[in-house]
Amino acid sequence: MDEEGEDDDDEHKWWLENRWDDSVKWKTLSHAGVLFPPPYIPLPKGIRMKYDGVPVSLPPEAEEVMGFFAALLGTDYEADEVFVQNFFTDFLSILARYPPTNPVIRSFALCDFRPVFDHFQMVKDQKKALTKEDKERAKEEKAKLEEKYGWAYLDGRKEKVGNFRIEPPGLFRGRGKHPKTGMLKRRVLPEQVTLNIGKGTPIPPPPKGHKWGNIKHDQTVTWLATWNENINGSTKYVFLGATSSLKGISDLKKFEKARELKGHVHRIRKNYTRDLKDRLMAVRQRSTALYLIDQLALRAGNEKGDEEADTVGCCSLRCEHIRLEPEGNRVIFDFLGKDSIRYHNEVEVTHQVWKNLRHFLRGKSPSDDVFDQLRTASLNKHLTSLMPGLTAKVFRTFNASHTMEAQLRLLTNSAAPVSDKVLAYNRANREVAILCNHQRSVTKNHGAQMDRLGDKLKSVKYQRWRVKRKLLNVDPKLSKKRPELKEPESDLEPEWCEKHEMDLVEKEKEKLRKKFDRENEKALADGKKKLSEKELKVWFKEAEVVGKTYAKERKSGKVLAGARDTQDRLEAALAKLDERISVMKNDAIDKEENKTTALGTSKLNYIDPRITSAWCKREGVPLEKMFNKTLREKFKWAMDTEGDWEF
DNA sequence: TAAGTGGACTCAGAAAAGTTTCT
DNA sequence: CAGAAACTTTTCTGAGTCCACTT
Repeated sequence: MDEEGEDDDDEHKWWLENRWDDSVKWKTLSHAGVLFPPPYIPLPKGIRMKYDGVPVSLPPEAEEVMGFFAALLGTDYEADEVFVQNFFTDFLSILARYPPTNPVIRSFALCDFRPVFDHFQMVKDQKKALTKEDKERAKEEKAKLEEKYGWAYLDGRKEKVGNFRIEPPGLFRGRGKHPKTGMLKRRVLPEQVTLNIGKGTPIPPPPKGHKWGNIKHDQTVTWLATWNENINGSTKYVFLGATSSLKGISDLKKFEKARELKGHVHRIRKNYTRDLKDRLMAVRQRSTALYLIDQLALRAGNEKGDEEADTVGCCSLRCEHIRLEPEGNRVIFDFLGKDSIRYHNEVEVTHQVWKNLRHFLRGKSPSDDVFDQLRTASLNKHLTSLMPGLTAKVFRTFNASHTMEAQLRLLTNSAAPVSDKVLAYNRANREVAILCNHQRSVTKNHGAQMDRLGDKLKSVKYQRWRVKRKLLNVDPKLSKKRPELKEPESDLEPEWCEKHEMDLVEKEKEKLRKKFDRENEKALADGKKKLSEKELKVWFKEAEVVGKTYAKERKSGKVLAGARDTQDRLEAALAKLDERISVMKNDAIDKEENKTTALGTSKLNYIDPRITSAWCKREGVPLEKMFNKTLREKFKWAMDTEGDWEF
């Protein structure tokens, strides 16, 4: 808590120092090490899985693994054959080492994890029902750990650590069709963990009875701890958080590199356009791939192994992933990219590119590589020769940021209200997200949510219509001066209005009923006489009369202004409703257009934050509307950007 | 020598947690 | 004002890119 904002004065403004050589990442480094997940706590005695209808007592080691699966009942994992198969194989091998006392488990089909699942569900509910104090205590407990492990000192400055928790054991959740999905990810022991820490700084003590695997003092890397994961043999790291200077510096460098490309891209395009017709097949493939990376913001596409999900990027595209349409030089891409997200896009390319692609496909089978003579390594080597430090991914950053800036210019109306500008920004952001193919799954009640938004909008329109009519009632001369006041609201069908009026009455009645109960309670407490049901009926009647009046006024088009409805007040109310409707409309449009598009990824990783910062300054939009607290922290280095700054 | 490989880092969507709004 | 629902932020960790090193 007291960390925030305490050191505004001595804050390290690294972006004001021009330190471009960062081969040495730090001089001194201290931290508290890593936090291990709590040890496994066996289930209560009576909670057991069943095998062939018989409860099975498992040793804790096996029970833990069983529990990993039991927790997933009802999810898509349960229906994933590979996931189930991989889990069960690993479960069996654990069982071989830690066998149950009674039956031998052989068949997955005979396993019943339901009792364990139900138990977990119960525990979850209990947790939810915890008292305020208990929840508060748990929160404090968490904060204490974060206080201890959440900070590192880099060159004497306090910096936030990102992921200080060692990943707990569990079932590997590979994305898409990962051949290893469901396999057991084993518990990591301190003996497997290497710490990286400054020489001469106290080494954080390992958990009791354990030793660290290794201690390093490598100043050329940024990680604080590392270990190997058993599924793919890949290396895991503990890094500093996104707000740290190290991450900030490399972020700034990334965007500066992309800006540098701006000055070269014209020449590079000319260069690869020429190469499209090169005699050498390798050169033609390279230039064609580069065209796609430049125009479509495709990823480089490294080769992948058989032990991974089958996904591709540009260089690894196979013939089955593209279809050529002679009409208008069209190409249809359909493949699974990073995270097995589908890239499905129909685009028009230049005739030369189209011809090249046709040539590359000729005589090949669907599973052959389109660019059989191209690797990401050789592509990047070529790019670096065109501009120092240029690689395929720089094009994605460049394209995204450039698109954002161009779209903002196109969509922003400086005279429009802030809410319109926010919508324009989100639309520009969305163009970038679509370009980068950043997707998300549709939330399960999206449809219902849209319906509700539409309904709310209508009810405000209904209010506005009444206010307009009241205005006309107050000053009939307005009918000529402002004919728009007479116009009906769009989408307000009589059927909807009728129902709405009934709803209004119902809601009013509910309110009255509550008021009635409340007053009676009070009367009881004060020893006064209770209100009779008859009284309530009278109230209800009044509500009904109001409802009927509304209906009548709607049908006649004549709405009587009340005693408090002065012209000034009505005008003010109208203006307020106009604003509210405009905001609601924009929200609804935004929501629908965002259904399957994830804006966050591009905002976080691809769009130069200075574009946003400058735009907000120029347009008088509060930056908080576009960047939440985390983003503002992460992009501290971009916050002082002037309004005339250009990417 | 270029192809393979491990290492270190960025980028990715889902899920959990937290906050705000609605009823 | 409580409890639920909606919405936002944070966490989590898997999946890429790219480089240096080795053979």
